[in-house]
Amino acid sequence: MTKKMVIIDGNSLINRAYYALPLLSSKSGDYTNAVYGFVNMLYKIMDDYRPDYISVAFDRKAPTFRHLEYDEYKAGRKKMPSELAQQLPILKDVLDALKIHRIELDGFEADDLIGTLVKYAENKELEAIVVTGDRDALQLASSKTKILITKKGISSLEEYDDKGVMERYEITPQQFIDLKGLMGDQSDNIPGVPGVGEKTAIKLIKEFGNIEELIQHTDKISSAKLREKIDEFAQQAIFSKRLATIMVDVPVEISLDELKREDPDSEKLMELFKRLEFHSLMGRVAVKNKMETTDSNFLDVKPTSVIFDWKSLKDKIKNTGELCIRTFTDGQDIIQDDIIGIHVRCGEEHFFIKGEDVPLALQDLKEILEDSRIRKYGHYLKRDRNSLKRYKIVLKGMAFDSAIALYLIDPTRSSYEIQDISLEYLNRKIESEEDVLGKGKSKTSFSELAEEKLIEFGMNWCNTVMSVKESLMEQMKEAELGVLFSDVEMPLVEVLSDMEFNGFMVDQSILDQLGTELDEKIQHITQSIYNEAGESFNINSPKQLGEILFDKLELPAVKKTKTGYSTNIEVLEKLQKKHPIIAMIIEYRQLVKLKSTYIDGLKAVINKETHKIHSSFNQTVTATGRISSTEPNLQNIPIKLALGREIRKVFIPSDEDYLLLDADYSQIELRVLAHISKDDNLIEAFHQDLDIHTSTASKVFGVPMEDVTSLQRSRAKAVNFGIVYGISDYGLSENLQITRKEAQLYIDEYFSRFTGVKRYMEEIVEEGRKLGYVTTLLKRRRYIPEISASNFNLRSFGERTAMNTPIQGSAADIIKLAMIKVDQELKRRKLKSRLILQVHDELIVEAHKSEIDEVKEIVKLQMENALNLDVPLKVDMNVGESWYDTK
DNA sequence: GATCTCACG
DNA sequence: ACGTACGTGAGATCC
Repeated sequence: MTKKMVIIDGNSLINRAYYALPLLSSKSGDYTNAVYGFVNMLYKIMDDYRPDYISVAFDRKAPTFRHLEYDEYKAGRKKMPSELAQQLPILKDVLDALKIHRIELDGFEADDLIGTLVKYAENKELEAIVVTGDRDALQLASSKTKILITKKGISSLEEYDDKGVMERYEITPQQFIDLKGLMGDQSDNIPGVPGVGEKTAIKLIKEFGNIEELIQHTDKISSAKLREKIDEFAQQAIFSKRLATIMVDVPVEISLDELKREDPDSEKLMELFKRLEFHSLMGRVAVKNKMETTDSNFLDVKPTSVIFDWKSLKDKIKNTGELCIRTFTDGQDIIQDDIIGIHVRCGEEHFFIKGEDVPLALQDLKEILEDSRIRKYGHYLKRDRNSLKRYKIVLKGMAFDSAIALYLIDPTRSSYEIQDISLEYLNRKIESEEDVLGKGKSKTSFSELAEEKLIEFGMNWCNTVMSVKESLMEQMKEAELGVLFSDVEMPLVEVLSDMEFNGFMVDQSILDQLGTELDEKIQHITQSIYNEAGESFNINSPKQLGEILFDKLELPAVKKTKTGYSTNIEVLEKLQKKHPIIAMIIEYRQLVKLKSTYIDGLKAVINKETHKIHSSFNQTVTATGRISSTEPNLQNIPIKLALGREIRKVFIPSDEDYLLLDADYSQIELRVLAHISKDDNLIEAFHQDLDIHTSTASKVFGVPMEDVTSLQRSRAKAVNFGIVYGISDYGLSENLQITRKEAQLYIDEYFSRFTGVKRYMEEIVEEGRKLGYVTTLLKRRRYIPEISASNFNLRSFGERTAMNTPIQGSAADIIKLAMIKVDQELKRRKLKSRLILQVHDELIVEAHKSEIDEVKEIVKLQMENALNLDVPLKVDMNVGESWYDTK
């Protein structure tokens, strides 16, 4: 059989890949989309054509003979974007690891090297296959040489041999050069003959054979106009043809041996793919290594082989000691939803418990599900744990949650959904919940789904979890995230699940009463605003409000947004003295916010069965490691203003046997800063338990503690905030409404007194830049690609992120540890008291009246000793009949 | 769905 | 010169 040689136009293909794929980048900030597209394409070509020899040709920067002969060659062509240029050396590294031959030479384009290789192959009686996105290469087509042209980005290839070219263009490959000589090429700036396009050129070539013949016999051209053109531009056509001619005799040594296809350097390739985060390609390397591939999970199990008998499941689990689970419910309510199906994968087998079997089966499986020694795997296990609670099952032994694993690997991803993991890690497309259930108005529930569909979904779900498990564990191990995962985040799933299920009791009547009061006030003030404005309008619309204030009332516009006038609180405060309407609008805004977000918003989410509010605590949302709260957000209930604070009266204990205990860390972020910066002054201040803002003011303003004025203290407080946020003179000046110069003076003074903090800020930015990420005390990691950006704003943002994330994130680590310890201790002592809420530096416990003293002791002890720092952690606690009273 | 505004730590 | 304080979620408007 004829041996095959594949020759790839490297520049052309990487260019195609770059524009075909969205601009992907690795966590460390390298752009990777073009390399990814190229490698996928390369694999496809190797699979489809199985070449014996292969080479990839590249252009060099040095001018070629075409440039030397023609100054304007490729003139006007846009420079390669740097996001693509950066990927060329990476691609070359990958090709080297793949042990694929590369060829490039000063003075010649990739095309010429390709032409030369084609000629070489033909002489050796090989079949040549050229892969490129550039139709120029069609001139190389022959009976022995195929040209593959990329179509529609990189998704498919068009194949041409000499006959193919004839069929498509009605001219021979050789004549393709004449075609370009006549019609020119805009992208290469080859002139051709002006006014002659593809149609005319092909007609002429068919009639005369080539440009030389055409020029000799222009008298035979029927159109006078065309004849004149050809006569006039004859030399230019000849010249253009020369430029368009691909060389086939570049003086280059070719050794067939070097082009021979070899096995890749798997180790190097694996390392590269890992760094580039080409998870789906990593499987391919493993295959070559004859390692077992996790992908086989998808191959040997069919939906028909699912087992419905849960009794056999029980035996199976007892043997394996582990299972992967996905429960399906008929709605969104964690308290009331029925489970309508449970999918379990155990070993290689899939089990499905049908809706009607669920109650009985769960009775039977209870001991297994509640056995902490049996390891449970899944994706968003908190949801599964919650849905099982209605059946009095307390899921224990949750050991691996792929969503959380992925979150620790990269907490800034936009999605942790199973279908995205499947595609990324396994290169396998599976249906998402939205695909299966639809969205918006026509969304159905799992209970409406055909059973086989549900089973397929469950199989994909569990298979994906099991297939990515080892790889994610390995990734976490490499990033030193294993302990954080197993000792903090996984145990926290249980705590959060219980908090959600416990819920926060609300007093509906207070809510109603507050709502009525607010409504009255809103009505009243709305009228007053209309009177001042002289007309009624929608005060909620920044657009309409802007028109009233700045056009009609002609108040000075302070700030603009993208779309018009800004009317935010800072703007309004600056205008307050100028018009009585401003104060009304400020008050109106407060009232409406309270009514819509807090009164109406909270009412809408009170559970019908428990009369409580069951917020969702999300563990995979924030970039810093904090948890977030949704539906409703219980982490932003008003407190700062007296009126808003009233809302807290709504939040009460479950019944009269309980009280609320609120415990909050005092200055946890500044204490964390003291610890990680090792700043002597800061550490000393906390050891002495000083008022930290007064202490800072004393240092910054150079006055004794007792002489610090309240203005000085509040400015120092702003400086402390600024420090935590990653200070800038601009930010501080905006916040304090002072000049940037003054702000800079404060900062300089601060850093001259807190040299340890200064050193920390410099070092963490440096470290972030060097490593591409920063870490917290528990080694939680956040990548900051922006820190190396050339754009000032982006880079500055990256630097502030580097300064802030270790502080905010370590504080998050600490309170997570405290939550686990408090929860465990309450349960260990079989107390009735339960954790019900976390607000970043604050824990709220619903404490049984008989247990108050014990609970206070537990909470204080566990919170203050969650992690041992160079400064003490201090917790303040308050007990009350409502959240409002815990002050 | 983007934008603006504002509630919290 | 550049022009943002860090981290969230929700409601309302408007296109």
